[in-house]
Amino acid sequence: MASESVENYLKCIYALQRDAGDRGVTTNAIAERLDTKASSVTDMLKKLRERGWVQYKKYKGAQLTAEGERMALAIVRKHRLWEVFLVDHLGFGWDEVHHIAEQLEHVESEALVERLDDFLGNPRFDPHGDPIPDSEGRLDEGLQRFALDTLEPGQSGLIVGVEDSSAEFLQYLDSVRLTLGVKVEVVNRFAFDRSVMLRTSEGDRQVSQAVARNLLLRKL
Amino acid sequence: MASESVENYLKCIYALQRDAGDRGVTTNAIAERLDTKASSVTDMLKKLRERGWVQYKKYKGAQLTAEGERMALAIVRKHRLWEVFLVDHLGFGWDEVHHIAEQLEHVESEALVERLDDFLGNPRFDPHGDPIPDSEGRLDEGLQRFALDTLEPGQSGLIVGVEDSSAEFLQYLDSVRLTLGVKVEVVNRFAFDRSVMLRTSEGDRQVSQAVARNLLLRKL
DNA sequence: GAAAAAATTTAGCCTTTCCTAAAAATGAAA
DNA sequence: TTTCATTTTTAGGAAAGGCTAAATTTTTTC
Repeated sequence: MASESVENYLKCIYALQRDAGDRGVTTNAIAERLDTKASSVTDMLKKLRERGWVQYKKYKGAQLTAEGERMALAIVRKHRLWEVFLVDHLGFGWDEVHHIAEQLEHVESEALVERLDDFLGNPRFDPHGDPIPDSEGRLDEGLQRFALDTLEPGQSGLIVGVEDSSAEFLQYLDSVRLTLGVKVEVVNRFAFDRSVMLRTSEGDRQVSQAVARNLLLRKL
Repeated sequence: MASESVENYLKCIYALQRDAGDRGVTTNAIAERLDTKASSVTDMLKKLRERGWVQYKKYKGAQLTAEGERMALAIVRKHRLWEVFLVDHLGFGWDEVHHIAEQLEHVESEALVERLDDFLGNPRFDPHGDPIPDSEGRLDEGLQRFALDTLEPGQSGLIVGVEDSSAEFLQYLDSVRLTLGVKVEVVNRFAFDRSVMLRTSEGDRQVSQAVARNLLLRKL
């Protein structure tokens, strides 16, 4: 039905919509995330509007329609299911799977997705801790998640996800042993650079604010 | 590197090359198999020639170069491995997997293919009995295969593959229980329509010549 | 609130892949 | 071998998706 390119736009707008709040997602934000030019985005937004997948007014940004969001969620579902397959069954690292899943997510077959879901044991979260939409597109936001950045000294939490799933960041986390399922306690926060001293079962670690902002925790 | 369309052409030419013998694969044959127009094929053959993947002379048909064949085999490998995954692990029927594998075969990742191969236990044949090229593109043609059509009354063989893997044919085979691994003996061949009377462990069956031509056996 | 900066859109063009219609080459038949 | 049918190629064009450069709108800054 929708081309690969169209699917990428829908997924991109969906992802940007969280931060955009009520205002539309801007042309430039889309262009940057898809590594394309703003003028190409404008072209595509007109097409998506024609097909009823986004609301879009010149200079005012775009928002997914209900139908557009349904489609985006279907793609996100596929992406995350394939990531589970790649990590749990093929033994890839969580930092290696994004690129491959970006291709697999475009394979069109309802039956495939449902069978894959069952094969994987109907997982609720992908290897990065992101929730997997169900076949109706319902998203279990799961238990409240918050960035490590927001924790005060003395408080603790369980690592359940990442905001940024770039290979670089994930490899960094692997190397300092801050991976999904690890329990961390904030020992101290240094005011001058907002870096954080953590305690885990493996010892203490100091991480920058950038890291703390991108590491998602859940209450114990 | 190569677009999906290019990959489909290479795979198609590879498949047609068996029957074409030494003469090149004809424009029309390609057009028919890819369900496209002859003029589109001519366009593409010029591009494939430019890139060094086929030899092609006006009006004389096309043949894969060594490089072209290497690429075609890589795609065939992916296609057949995914078919094994779909049938063995997701529980699809052998008649349902072709269309999905046609999409999966275009996913680009060396690592994925090799890990999938290992995950599947390095299978040598796909669910239709076709041999799976190894990572170097080497094809184990396996033990000699021949069509049921060529068997004389009194002779027998093991079903190991099909010439035609259309869903209709595979479903027909399922319904009359003539599936991979079944042992058959030719009881009689009727001269007037070359239909064949078979004996299997489940009883006798009569099949048309069309079926006999598309059912591949191996000596017991 | 006017001017400058930034963001966005428009206009025009490119590539890929496909199409139709017309022209040319090939091969089969008389 | 000459003609006719078939196959193949050429010519010209369409749709999708992208780009650059120029124009326009919005936002920021003073």
